Amino acid sequence: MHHDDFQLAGFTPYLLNQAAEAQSLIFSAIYKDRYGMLRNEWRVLFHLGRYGEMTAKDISEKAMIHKTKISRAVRALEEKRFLAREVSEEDRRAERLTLRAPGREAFEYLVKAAGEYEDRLAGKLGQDEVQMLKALLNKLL
Amino acid sequence: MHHDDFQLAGFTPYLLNQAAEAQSLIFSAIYKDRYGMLRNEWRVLFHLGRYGEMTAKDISEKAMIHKTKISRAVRALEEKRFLAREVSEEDRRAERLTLRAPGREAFEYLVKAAGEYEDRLAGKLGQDEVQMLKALLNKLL
DNA sequence: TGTTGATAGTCCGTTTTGTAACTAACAAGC
DNA sequence: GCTTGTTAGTTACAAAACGGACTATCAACA
Repeated sequence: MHHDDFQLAGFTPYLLNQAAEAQSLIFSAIYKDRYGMLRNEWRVLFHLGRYGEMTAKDISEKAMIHKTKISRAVRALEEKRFLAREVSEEDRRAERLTLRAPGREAFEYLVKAAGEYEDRLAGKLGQDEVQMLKALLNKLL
Repeated sequence: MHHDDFQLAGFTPYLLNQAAEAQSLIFSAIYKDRYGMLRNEWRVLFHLGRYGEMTAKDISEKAMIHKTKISRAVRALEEKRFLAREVSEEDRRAERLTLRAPGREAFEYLVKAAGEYEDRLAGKLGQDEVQMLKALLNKLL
């Protein structure tokens, strides 16, 4: 391929990035506007809501997010009264994190919103194409 | 969908983001390691290489990047001696940007690398699936 | 030619990220 | 119980992203 033919708009990393940014914007507006949350806060909230009590380490491993980001997200969620931390008895370095009532409410609301987002997407692309897209994205990972 | 069933790993914005980040990392390593460039610098370099002389405004519109980002990328590329700026005669607010020899070389190299990246991707996913993926991503935009 | 509104590009202050120490606690071997 | 190495989480500082305010210039028109 000569450089005269090369188009940024056909370059896969560029397309992926544009699509990811566009879609991310749609959903992030929800947790941002409604709860003032950042993406990592939503991810941490999600893990605690979905899997119950976890330590920062647990979340870091499961979500594949660096521990510093977890630390900051946990502090932000604590300041919002969304979660409680308690030093573990077995290992006093670790903290057991759990959602408090407002955090659980936010989790429920956001999971519902995420489901609605997926429904809208399926309505726009078609169920088969969404499945195809997800399969292809997984293959890239 | 009840919240017990909801998986982050199946949530489209999450998948898109993970895939975009992973693929972006592969290619950005090239312009970052070799030329110390940032993503917006690569995009500006690309536009100048592909389309010839442009103003910051032109690039901003064509690449859909905010003008402050263009401004910073242009300065960085200028400091690398990759481009030259010249105040326009017709409109002294505007600057005509052109690649200098080292910038053209970097452009050629990176376009070649981008082509090789696409080839590797087609080898991994198959040509049909790459086309399908691009079509789906475009549909999302 | 003076005024008004728009435009090209930069600057500056704030927010966010990245990452390399650092602290406190644990665990294993001696 | 002392050393040595590891681990959970925080801190501190540097790199970078973001967006609104700013400067200089232009265009239109009275």
